[in-house]
Amino acid sequence: MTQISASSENPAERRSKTRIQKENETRILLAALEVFSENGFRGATLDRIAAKAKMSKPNLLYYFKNKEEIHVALLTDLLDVWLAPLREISPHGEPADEIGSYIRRKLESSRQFPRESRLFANEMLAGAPHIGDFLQSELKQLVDEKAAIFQGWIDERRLAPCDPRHLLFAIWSTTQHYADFSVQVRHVLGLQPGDVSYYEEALSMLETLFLSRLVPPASTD
Amino acid sequence: MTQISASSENPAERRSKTRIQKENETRILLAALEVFSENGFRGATLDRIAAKAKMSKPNLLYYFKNKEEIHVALLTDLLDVWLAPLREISPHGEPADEIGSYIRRKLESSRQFPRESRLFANEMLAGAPHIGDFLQSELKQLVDEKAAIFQGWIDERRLAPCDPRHLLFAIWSTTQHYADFSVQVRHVLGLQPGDVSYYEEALSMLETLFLSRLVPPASTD
DNA sequence: TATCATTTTTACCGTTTGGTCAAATCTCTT
DNA sequence: AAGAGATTTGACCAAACGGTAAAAATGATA
Repeated sequence: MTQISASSENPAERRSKTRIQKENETRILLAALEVFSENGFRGATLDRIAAKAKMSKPNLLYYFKNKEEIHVALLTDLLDVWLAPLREISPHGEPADEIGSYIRRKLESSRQFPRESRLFANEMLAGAPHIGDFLQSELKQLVDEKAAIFQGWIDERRLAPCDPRHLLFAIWSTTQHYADFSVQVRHVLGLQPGDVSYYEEALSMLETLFLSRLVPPASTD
Repeated sequence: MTQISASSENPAERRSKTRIQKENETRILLAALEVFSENGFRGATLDRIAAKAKMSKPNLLYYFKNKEEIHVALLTDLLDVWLAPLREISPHGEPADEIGSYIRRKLESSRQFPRESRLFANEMLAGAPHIGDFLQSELKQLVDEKAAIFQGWIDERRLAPCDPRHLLFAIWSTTQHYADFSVQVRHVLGLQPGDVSYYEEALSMLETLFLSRLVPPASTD
């Protein structure tokens, strides 16, 4: 009898996932995140991912049909995380509050998901071969939408005249920097490898930079 | 008779370089810069570098003894370029002038040497395996020195209280972003692949952000 | 133009890489 | 405890990888 249910060679295509399947996919994605985020797509190898996941390479390929599929799975998860803080910006709040809490969300995201941030950075450096479409469509659309909010505030004199999209670039770069360049940050600050205590100073700096005034008006002494 | 001069298997070790040698080393380094900056050290291959340099792989290895040596040559050149703008910060100028011109130098460096910037970014993402020592010693020392200048200005109330090293991080990240994430910038702005016209807007944004005031004081309407 | 050093190429080597296959083992259900 | 399906493994493959050796071709110089 041909069965209606569960009859695929690819476990990912089956109706419902088994316990083992869920566990192993999680393990693989975690290991892959580590490897891809350090070395990029081309620099990563299935052997290293398999080793890090404590699994044989053929077993790994039992769950994901090839290297690319693992990468795509990671990027897909990532994009939600990446966009979430931006979506929350509301036109109804005060500019300072909205920008302030966006910075806090972004910085928190950088602290919580540094490997995801580096995965994204690697993809950018490689020329965004896998998420170019996302950048052009979904991201651009959302940016345009939020930039319009900023522009409204500018028109109302509640925000300094500036290109809102470049303001977003500035927030992205400064916050992601603490994940992507964490090695440099730690070396310059003289911190130990695992130490991420600089995030509090970082928030303080970014609040001064974006919400207050860095250089006081010239005095006339 | 054993000759005193020019008697090494490695062309790089010879007294003076021939015309062909100079040309080919330049071609190799240019090709390697392109490949390393896109894919990182592990993701780059000698075959691709050789192909891009229009040279056979063994011929390439006649000029550089292995993959690592090419990478080191590139990084060494890069570090000078990277530090140059920072060195110029002077304690004798006005904070706004010094920070302003530092931003302009950094942004100009980003525009002129985007591949070098990406090479550096790739090295950071990989955990700085080749330039960790540089970060801990030379860079840290220079940062400490320049941070002291900023701290002096803060003490004199000519700069808002903030961690000077994090101020440098903010300048680095915002300026390098335009090179490292140029794909994203172009996609979000809806520009063509080669278009780098956004650098003027970028400068304007960064000057507003660092030298002026982004969010005006709350009005009491 | 003969000579010698420099440059380039051809042919190769061992290893790593992404991926396949079939057999073996394990797990769950009845 | 047996059977079916799910999982894991070992053996393997072709291509890509970093790199070598030696011969051939080219360039500079006397």
